[in-house]
Amino acid sequence: MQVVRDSETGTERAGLTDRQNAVLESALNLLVEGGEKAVTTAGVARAANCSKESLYKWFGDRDGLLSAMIAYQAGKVRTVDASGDALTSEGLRKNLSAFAHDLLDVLSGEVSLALNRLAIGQTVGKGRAASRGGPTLGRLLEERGRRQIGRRAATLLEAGRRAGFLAFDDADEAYGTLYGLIVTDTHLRMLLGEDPQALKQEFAARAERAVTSFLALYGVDATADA
Amino acid sequence: MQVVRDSETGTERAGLTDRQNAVLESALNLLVEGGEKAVTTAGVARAANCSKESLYKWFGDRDGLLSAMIAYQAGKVRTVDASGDALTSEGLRKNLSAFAHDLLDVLSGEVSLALNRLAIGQTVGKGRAASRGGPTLGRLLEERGRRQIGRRAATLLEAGRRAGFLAFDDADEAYGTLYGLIVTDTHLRMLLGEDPQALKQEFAARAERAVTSFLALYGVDATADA
DNA sequence: CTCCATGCGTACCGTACGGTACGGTTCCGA
DNA sequence: TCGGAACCGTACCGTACGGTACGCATGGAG
Repeated sequence: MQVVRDSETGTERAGLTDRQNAVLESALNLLVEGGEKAVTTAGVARAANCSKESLYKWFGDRDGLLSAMIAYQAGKVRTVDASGDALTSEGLRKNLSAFAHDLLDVLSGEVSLALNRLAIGQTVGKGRAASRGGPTLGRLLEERGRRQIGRRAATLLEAGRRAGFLAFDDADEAYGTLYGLIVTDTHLRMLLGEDPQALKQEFAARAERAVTSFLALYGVDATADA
Repeated sequence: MQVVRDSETGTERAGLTDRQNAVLESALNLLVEGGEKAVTTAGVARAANCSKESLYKWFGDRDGLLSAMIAYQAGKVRTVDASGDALTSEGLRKNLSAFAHDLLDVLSGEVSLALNRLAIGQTVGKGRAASRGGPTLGRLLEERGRRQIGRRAATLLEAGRRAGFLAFDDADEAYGTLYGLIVTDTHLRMLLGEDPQALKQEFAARAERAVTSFLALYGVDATADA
């Protein structure tokens, strides 16, 4: 209730004040250039010009802060599905290509990589140690990020099938194939430290090849249509 | 020189004594069930019944210990390339299928996942912080693990091409496609904490589909051969 | 003007970890 | 039998971090 009136400036998100979002932005900067070890409560407070006490009041915990960072960043990703013209065969190809480019772009982003590293580093194999309240960071990232972009792909594939350009039984399976063709092992390699800039050079070619391969596997011959 | 005589029992690896390898084994156990935070020098010493001083004498540093863990585990992976009969079309398919199964098996292994999480968690975005001496843990893992299994795939693909069953220009590109078709996003999801056991159930089906798709993309019609 | 909430800055505390030092024991070669 | 090297167990030190408490400034409400 305390954040209803005093910061209705329009930049709010998920019930957080602008100030708090600014703090999360600072924290993300720290994370990107220093890894998880750089995100100390004192460090975030110093970088954001706020007090540690405020941090604990707002986010309750260091884990709460990390979760808030993930949620905040995920909220910024907007999947622009301008798929109102996926009727022609060429249009479908264009849309698939755009999707491939966007996917590679998102996955190679500094912030995305840093957050994935954070969530993965936090993950434990057997028992759940911390995370008393909410779900695991990894689960959080999966829900907020992957599901989003997956839905865009699903609608695109569904439109393609409805228009008679694609043929598949299981949409998830088809999406998995598309994802694999596009991403291959680049995501892992970037997570392991390989320079994203070096890999970005071949993104365009890879995206085109992936789309071509995908259409070869799941596309119905356009000449036989209509 | 001190490890030449007193431990020639046969289990040595990479210039480490059996005792040291046993310590690394303990450390890996800790890592698997507790994540990176569980691999403390004191914890490893306690679990392995050795002294911290010995740890530092053997591995020099905590980073050295982690590197040694990666090297040790990588040395255990043996790529059994029994590809002496990849002449028939069916043999190639069998070999590809076996490769797919092995790849998914390796990637879903507890130790593999834990080490990947460790290396990824250690990775920093911008500047290299620690790692004064050797390369990054991520790089190490990539060299030792990925290269190994990649080489097996490369020879397999090359044999397939030489026998006239496969057609491709760039072997790396073809391997990338094969990898993507097999793995898709399962590796990432497991790294993020998704239960490997649940995913393993569909490994067999996925492997077969991947091989089929790969052959559809890169295989030449067997009936036109010879 | 007064009161009080919010929040900054800082100091503080407990703990846990990396790394080092020391004493005691075992084992091997001379 | 002696000497020494390796090594275990433990104690120790410095530091860094998570979390808490206190003092002070600001700014809006009554």
